[in-house]
Amino acid sequence: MQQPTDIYSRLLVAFGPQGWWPADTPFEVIVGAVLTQNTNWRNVEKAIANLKSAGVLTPSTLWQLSATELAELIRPSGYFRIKAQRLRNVVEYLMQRHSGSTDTMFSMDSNQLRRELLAINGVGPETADSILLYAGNQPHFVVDAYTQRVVQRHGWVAQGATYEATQRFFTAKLDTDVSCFNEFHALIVKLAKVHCRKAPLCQGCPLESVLPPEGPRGLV
DNA sequence: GACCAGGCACATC
DNA sequence: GATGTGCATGGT
Repeated sequence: MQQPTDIYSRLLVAFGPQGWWPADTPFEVIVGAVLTQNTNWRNVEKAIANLKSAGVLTPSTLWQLSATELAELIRPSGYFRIKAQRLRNVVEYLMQRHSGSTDTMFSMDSNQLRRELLAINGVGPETADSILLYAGNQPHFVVDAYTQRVVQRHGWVAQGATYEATQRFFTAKLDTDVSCFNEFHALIVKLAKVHCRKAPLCQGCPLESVLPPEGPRGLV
């Protein structure tokens, strides 16, 4: 039976490093992590470009905006009213708990930070772990819907396994390596994009042995 | 025009 | 505890 380390190697050879997360600052990663919730990354890029143009892509400048002003800037990313409030919740935490410094925030114990992030309205496990891994370089494996499908179809975790159960599986099977965690999640997203249900697996595809058995929602 | 995209909170049962 | 629903834009 294939192991996560085998799959990781195959994906890395097939696709190469994905270079996540595309951002200039840790704060930009944090903003992107909220904006990308259930949203295509292309639309997130437009919203982030708006924030950059407006000169508000820092904790202190973003904090000056009203929810309405912020919502208008992030409109292209969808769910703009609720995301504006979620972003404000995160920035409020950053300003009040860490004086607006991401360096200060990431200097604390990452497990404690994760608990505090999860207590923010608008930050669930995937967003929290994305912030920890991609903004803070902390070894927290990010589990998304694709990852759940892959690991459940391989039988690595039970059907209906929780986020934390799947995360524990990867954490137990892989070396604690930020770059591996970083690339693995990004490669699974890449795999999902390449082998979507509109582009079924080609014959002799080098990734054939990577993919789990096809299920009702497609290959990945 | 349907379906999907790098989720989460909340209501209801 | 499990399931359903609202949130909303832009690309395919």
